[in-house]
Amino acid sequence: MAYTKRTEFSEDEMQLADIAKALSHPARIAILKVLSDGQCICGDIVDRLPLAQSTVSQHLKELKSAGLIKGEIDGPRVCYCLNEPVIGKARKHFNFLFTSFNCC
Amino acid sequence: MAYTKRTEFSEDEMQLADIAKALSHPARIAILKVLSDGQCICGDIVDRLPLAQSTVSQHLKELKSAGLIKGEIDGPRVCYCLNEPVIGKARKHFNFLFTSFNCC
DNA sequence: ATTGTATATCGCAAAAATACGATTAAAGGT
DNA sequence: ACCTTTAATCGTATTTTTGCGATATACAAT
Repeated sequence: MAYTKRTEFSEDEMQLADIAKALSHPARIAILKVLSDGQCICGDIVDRLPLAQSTVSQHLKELKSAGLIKGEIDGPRVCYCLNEPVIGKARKHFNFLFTSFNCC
Repeated sequence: MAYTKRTEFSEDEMQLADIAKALSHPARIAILKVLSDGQCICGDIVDRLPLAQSTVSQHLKELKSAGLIKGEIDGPRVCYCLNEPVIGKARKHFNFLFTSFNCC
């Protein structure tokens, strides 16, 4: 049986939900904040979060697959940074949604 | 063992994550959109979504506990509407987060 | 009082998310 | 060649979310 009916909704609704999902864990918000101070390597992020390296790596993967961040290999390290165009698009998307709401 | 380390993050990060979580399912986005056309009763929302009544009720509960909507009992029905102040606060919160991001 | 309508809650099953330790892979330095 | 460092992936445990049918509740109408 289908246990995710996500696909039964509009493209737009799913896109917004996907961005929201990427932001739905405080660790991922925290990661974005760290990166907003400037690009840095994975290890620095791990040091700043109260989570194990493997867990942080997983959160980074989710942010990356949502397109909110980019990772660039730099020798043995990986340098992460915000993906501005997508961030900007997300901002507009949310803003549009919220401002389209009129109350009762 | 602790399987939710949410509490180890800042108040601000958790608040934002909670709003995002409320928006992280297309059904809940769809519900908000329905309500943005004006207040309506639970049954109307159920009719507009591809989900069972009990499932919609659960999504409504989550939106309500996030403060994004209000439900008012009206005889045998419940009339739902957007909770404008909280929506506005959410909008500002997200906008602030996104605009605070500077890219690498 | 009985019936019907509307919605919430309960109980359950399946799926997805969270978290971590251990392992692997990839690169640099010695 | 060997070791160290860095980060991703794997395997696994636990928790949370999603979804539905069935039931309960609350109110209205007859």
